[in-house]
Parts: sequence; C-alpha cells; structure tokens
Amino acid sequence: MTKSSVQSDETAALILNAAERLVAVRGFNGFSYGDAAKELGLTRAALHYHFANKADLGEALITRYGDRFADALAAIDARESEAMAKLEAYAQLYLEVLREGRMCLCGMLAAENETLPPSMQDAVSRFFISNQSWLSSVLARGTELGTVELRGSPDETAWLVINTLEGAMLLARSLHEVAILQSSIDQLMAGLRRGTRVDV
Amino acid sequence: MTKSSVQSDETAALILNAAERLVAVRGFNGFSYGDAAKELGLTRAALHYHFANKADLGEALITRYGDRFADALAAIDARESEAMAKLEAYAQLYLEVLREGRMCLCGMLAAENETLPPSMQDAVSRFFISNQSWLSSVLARGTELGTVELRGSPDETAWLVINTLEGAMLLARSLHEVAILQSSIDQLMAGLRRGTRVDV
DNA sequence: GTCTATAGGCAGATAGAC
DNA sequence: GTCTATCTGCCTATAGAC
Repeated sequence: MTKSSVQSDETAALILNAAERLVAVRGFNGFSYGDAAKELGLTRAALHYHFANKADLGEALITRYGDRFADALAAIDARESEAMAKLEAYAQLYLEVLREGRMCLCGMLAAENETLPPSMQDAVSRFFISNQSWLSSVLARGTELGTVELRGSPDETAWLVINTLEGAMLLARSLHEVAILQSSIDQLMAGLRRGTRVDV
Repeated sequence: MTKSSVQSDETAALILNAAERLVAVRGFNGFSYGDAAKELGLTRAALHYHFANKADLGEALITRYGDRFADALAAIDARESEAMAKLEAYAQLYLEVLREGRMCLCGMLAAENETLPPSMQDAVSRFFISNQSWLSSVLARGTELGTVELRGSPDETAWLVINTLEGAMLLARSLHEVAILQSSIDQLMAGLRRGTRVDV
C-alpha cells in the first residue's frame, strides 16, 4: 500500500468520523458536505473526491457503523456467556451513544427513511435485522437455560428490545434526560429476567 | 367572522393538513413550503401569507397535533373506565398513525430535535410530557384498583410505554412491517396486565 | 489529494401588483 | 389572499489548476 493511498484511507476515515457524528446528531437531511468539510478544515470538493455523492457517503456510513456494531456484539459474545449479561451489555451500547449526545445512526436514518436513497434504506434495514437476529439467538438460548422468561417468541421479543431502546434513546435525547433511557433499560431487563416477576 | 377570514382559516387548516402529513412522513428538514404548495395548488408566497416562516408553521403543527392528541385522550377517558382498556386504546392511536404510513409527528421531530428552532423543541417536549403525565395517572389508578402491576414507578412506566410505542413505530415503518408495532404492543400490555405473569 | 471557481438548482423569505 | 418576480443563500456536484 502506497503512502498516498494510506493517506487517502485515513482522510476517508476522518470524513466518516465527522459525518457519522453530524448525521447521528442532526440527521442526514440536516447534514451537508459543507458541515463536515468545515470541521475537517477541508473544502467540499475534497470530500467529493473521497465520496462522489451523498448517497455513497451515506452507504459507507451505515456499512462502517454496522460493522462496528457487529464487532461489539462479537466482543459481548466473547466476554459474557450468560444471556441476561449479554442483554445488559447490549443495552449499555445504547447508553454510551446517548451519553455522547447522539442518536443511534440507524435510528436517526429510520426516521428519515422516506427521503433516503433506496440503497441507504436497504442498508438500514439490514442493520436492524442483523441486530434482531443476534438478540433473538441470545433470548432463545437464555430461555433454554432458564435465565430468561419470554412473553412472546424470541423473534418478537428481540424486536421489543430494539424498539424500546431506540425509542427510549429518541425521547431521552430530546428531553435531555438520560434517566429516561436508563429506567427503560431497567424495566425491560426486569421483564426478561426469570424469577423477578411478582404475581400470577 | 367575515367570509374572507373564514376562508383564511380554512386555507390555513388545509396547509396544516398537508404540512402535517409531509412532516410526519419526510421530516421537518425533508419538507419544504414548495412541497405543501404543490399539493394544494398554491404558490409558496401564499403559504408565507398564512405562516410567515417555517418555525411559525412548525409551532402551529405541533400545537394542533398536541390539541388533537389531548382530545383523543379525553375521548378515551370518557369511553373507557378501566386502566388496561385505556392503555389499549392509547396504543391503538399509534397503530392508526402507522397504518397511514406516518410517524408520530412529535416522534419524527424528536429525531430532528437538534436542528429545530428552540420554540419547536419546547413544544415537542411539552407534547411528550403531557402524554407521560396522562399515562402515569392511568397506570397509578390501575395499580390502586389492582388491574395493573408495575415494575417501576408510574412515572417510569409511563415513559417506558411511550418509548416502546415510538420506537416500535420507527422500526415498523422503516421495515414496512406493521406487525413489529402490533407485537410490541401485545408484549407491553401483557407485561402491565395483572395476573398474566407466569413465574415468581 | 486538495484547491478555486462555477454551474445549476432549490430553499426560505419579501415586495408589490391584482 | 394569491399571484409573479426577485433576492439571497446554501446545497450537491463537476471542471480544471496545482
């Protein structure tokens, strides 16, 4: 790999960093090449060299975000063996993003779905389906082992977990109240943990 | 009231109708005066006559939406006396909006929060707090009467309900799968209804 | 790779005729 | 109340110099 191509990759990564934060905070439609260029001390033309158009940049954003999320899930699998511990770690990912004042990138893009290029819509869908699939496996395994108690199927419950976390993030961020997410996580986990339910 | 002022009110209402749908589908940043004007067969200048600037239009949108939601909650209170029935009816409001292919107006605006004029941010916050307050009362009353069983305080659980519904709407809409919301509603309700929990 | 310059379009907003 | 015309500014994107 030549020096210039390394620099190119590094610049591309810096652009993705800035763009990811801007999109997660302001939305794809509230973000422009000019915003990112300004932050990086570059011109808009330089950004177009690395990402020819906004749809390309958007796709790259989602792909990298999805890859990073997949890595995080693999790390959780390597670190935690018990289902509830995995779920707690999963929820912590959302809390960390919120504490940076961001939305989940794909949660933000889901809101803007109707205005996104189809390639980005598809990438967002894949992100959620991948998360749901991981969660569903964790929930199914936890049920087998008796640490998790479901009210619906693992698939349905997996969606409930994602929905609750994404929605709680949305509300917590707009109300400037992290506790809104924290408390929803606590209640969600209490509802899944076997042996914490109080009546019949 | 003169005929012309009636026409003005009617035109203003038509503008709000078109704008509300466009914003709930495309977002405030994905919406323009031109979009609404085109739908109504008017010019952008005509819209500026009724709503001088976009922030004014946005505030009017939220105010009217909040008033309509408050009316719907009052109708629920008049129609249903039991807490779980009220909660089911509340959830149905979200399902109806989703079936029209829309997001909750304020859920959409919550995502775009950081790019909104402060007056709109405040109005969105008030909307959610008003909903949370109503839900909290319903949950507290249901607990007293023994039809509802909470895992947290009524306040915390009220946020959980809103978060879950907003998040489920967000995901269901972007994945074109109404069942994602329906199933989250079912699980949420099952978790609140006394006597449906299966273990201790 | 990054720049300057620019094209071409659409945005929000206003002025003034009707 | 609604129109046409216009201002101003920002946007995405490209061409071509360095």
